[in-house]
Amino acid sequence: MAQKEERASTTSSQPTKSSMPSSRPTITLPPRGSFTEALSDNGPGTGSGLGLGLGFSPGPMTLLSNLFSDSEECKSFSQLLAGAMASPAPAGQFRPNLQEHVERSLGDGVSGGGEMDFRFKHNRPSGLVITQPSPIFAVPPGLSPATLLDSPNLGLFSPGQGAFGMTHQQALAQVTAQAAEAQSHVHIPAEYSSSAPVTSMPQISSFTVNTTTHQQIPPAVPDSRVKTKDSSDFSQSDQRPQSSFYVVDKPADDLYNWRKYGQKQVKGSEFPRSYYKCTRPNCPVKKKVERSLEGQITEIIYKGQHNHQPPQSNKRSKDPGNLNGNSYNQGSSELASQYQSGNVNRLKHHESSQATPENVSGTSDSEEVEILRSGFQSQLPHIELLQNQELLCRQPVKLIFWMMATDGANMAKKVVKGNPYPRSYYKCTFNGCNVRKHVERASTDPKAVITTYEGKHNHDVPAAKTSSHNTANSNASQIKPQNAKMDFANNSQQPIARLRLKEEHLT
DNA sequence: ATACTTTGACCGGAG
DNA sequence: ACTCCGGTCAAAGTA
Repeated sequence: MAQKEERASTTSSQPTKSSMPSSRPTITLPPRGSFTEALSDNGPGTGSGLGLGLGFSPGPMTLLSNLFSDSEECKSFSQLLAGAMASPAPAGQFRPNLQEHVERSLGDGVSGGGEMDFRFKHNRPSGLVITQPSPIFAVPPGLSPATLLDSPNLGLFSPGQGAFGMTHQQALAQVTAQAAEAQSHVHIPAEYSSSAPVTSMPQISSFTVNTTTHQQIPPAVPDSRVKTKDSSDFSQSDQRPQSSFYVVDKPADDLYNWRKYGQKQVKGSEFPRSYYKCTRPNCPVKKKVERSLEGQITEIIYKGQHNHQPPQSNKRSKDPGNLNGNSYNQGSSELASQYQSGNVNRLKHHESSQATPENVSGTSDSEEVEILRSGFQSQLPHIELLQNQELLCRQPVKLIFWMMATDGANMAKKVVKGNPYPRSYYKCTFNGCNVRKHVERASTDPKAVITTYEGKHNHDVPAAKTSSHNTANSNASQIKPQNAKMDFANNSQQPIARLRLKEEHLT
């Protein structure tokens, strides 16, 4: 068999159309500098950041960014992971470390520690800046941080695949809320899709698969491919009756070319698993990718080490595994080499990454923090080291900014003594759910939003409101939804997903 | 004709 | 020894 495989591997690489759409779904953002820049600022080599940390500082994202990183570098979850993975620690140790990191991150972060990424960050090989490590939050370029904050209904969301529980969502939602909400509603789609993108480390990177797609956040490039309906939506603050979401996906380019040699429905897995081999002759590296029906990657597992440098970026576009053709070049080699140290890495992406409680809005509101903490911690399971030393990491594939109509909630504003900004009160409208929250801007920092929750949601994120998601990606129309089960989150991601579907199903 | 994906069948390890 | 199931093969199909 080995021989056979070998043979297969020698075949050339390019992903077929099916796997690689020549055009990746992207979301185009109207160029507006501030936001874009912010987004782009993910750190060296990073094509995109993961959602959370991502680099945008301002706005709802601010929260996130704050959460994850304190510094200029944005750390996406992926990145963090990458860093962790890249770290010299023996595989055996890995898990513990990883979890530790995560937990600490969460915990500390919540508490205001800010260490969150921190370790990841530090561990991360410099080169590792993942180009596309993780999903990124996509923020419409036009959207300025401030705008985000101001905008009422901005929601932030991360991708993930549907399987994640509410907690996760809630947590994110909360985080998001804080960040984004000044007066708005934040909705976080329930699931993060995994699609994600995987990132870029040579191996890890794959996590980023989807990411590539939306790498839209090219550093400093205003443009982007994020297609939103209109950035204006974001920018508008108060009103957006319609819900719309923006999805950003980070392509998960991992710098190598892959050839698909099999696909199978694995028991216990909702989605089919695709098997890829590095097309480079004699390179033993393989990866397994699970994608949702929408085409979003829910899990990527790398196995083996590349015995060569990543091909030039251009070529990579075909990488099936990556679906996107982004090219990342920079640092790819490094990434690869660094990353290669691991023999097997398994990643699943997880959205949670994004949220770092740490600062939720710079606030240390204990209550909220607590909520976040619990929510995130519950998410920790997404990151784990498998017995075989594979790293299982769930990264958010994409981040979705969700604009929700406020109609769902009851709200009122009220000026709080000592704070020039009005406080908005929200009540969850879900039947039987008595969660309430109030949002206000910190008197000390207009960009900071303090959200206080009362109670916990006893339900999942309502699905129905997603409909408008289409707007996010015009391409979406090309593909028909195949999974009725998709939940809100997924739907939101559909635009991207659809593209992928196209890749997979249309060919 | 080439390159790649699809997909049912087969292989082999684990329980 | 049997069964299950993940991984791989390889013919067929597709662009």
